[in-house]
Amino acid sequence: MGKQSTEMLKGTLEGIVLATLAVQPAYGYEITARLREQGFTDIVEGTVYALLIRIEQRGLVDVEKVPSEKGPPRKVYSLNAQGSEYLEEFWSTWSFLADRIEQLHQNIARTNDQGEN
Amino acid sequence: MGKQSTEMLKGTLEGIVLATLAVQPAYGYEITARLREQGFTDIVEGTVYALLIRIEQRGLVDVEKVPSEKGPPRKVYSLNAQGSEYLEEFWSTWSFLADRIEQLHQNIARTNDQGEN
DNA sequence: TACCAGTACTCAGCAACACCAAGTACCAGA
DNA sequence: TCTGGTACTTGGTGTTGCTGAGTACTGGTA
Repeated sequence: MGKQSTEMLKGTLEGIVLATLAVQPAYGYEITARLREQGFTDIVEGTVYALLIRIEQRGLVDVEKVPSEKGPPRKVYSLNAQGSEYLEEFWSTWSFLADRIEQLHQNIARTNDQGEN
Repeated sequence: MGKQSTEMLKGTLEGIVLATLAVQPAYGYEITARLREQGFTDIVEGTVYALLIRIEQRGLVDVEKVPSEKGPPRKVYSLNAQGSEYLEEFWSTWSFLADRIEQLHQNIARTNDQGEN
């Protein structure tokens, strides 16, 4: 999707991953794969792993090492209480932003309508 | 709104400003003031000016110096054809992202409902 | 006159984040 | 043995918004 999505993901990717973990615990490789399935085709593994380490260090998730039949052990992340709280903040920040932008979008549509008549 | 909104603004603030200019040409100080009125109370002047210089260098806006009765001359920015095109891309990128996140939000709501019953 | 507040823009340095690229390690099947 | 899939790590880069200070011009006030 070009460079715009890269910048737009900053700050939101974190929320997306936390939201994913809220639905169900998961490990890095799995999360990356799911994101790609959901349309974030350009997401790089390194990005996701770095993000997971960050949210772990902030105490938003609990980690458990689980052996895998095929490869190194998996680090399974699950959202904890603090993470849920943080996710709630994310939703409200996101909603605020989305509302403003939606409003702007409608303002423009209205401006264009006036221009056309 | 804390640090979350700072990161979330990355990439979107540009679109917000371009969208503002699409409605009506404006100068930096004015844009900053409008953003604050719209709820982005923490927006700093320096951020907006830097952004304006960036989009000017990318050729997304035209600039015109207009004398002011009270203070230094104003640099009035207006969206040009290239900027409109770029703004269209912004809308589509944004819509994609907003859709995914909205979907995630609903997934969580559904998960919680199941948990409660 | 001197000073301050409001207007309007500039600039150097910083922190956070996503990307890039390469690497490690483990297993199964050809 | 070697390839491909799984799974995680790490060092470096570029973009972006924030911080904080500075410049400059005007009008009002003591």
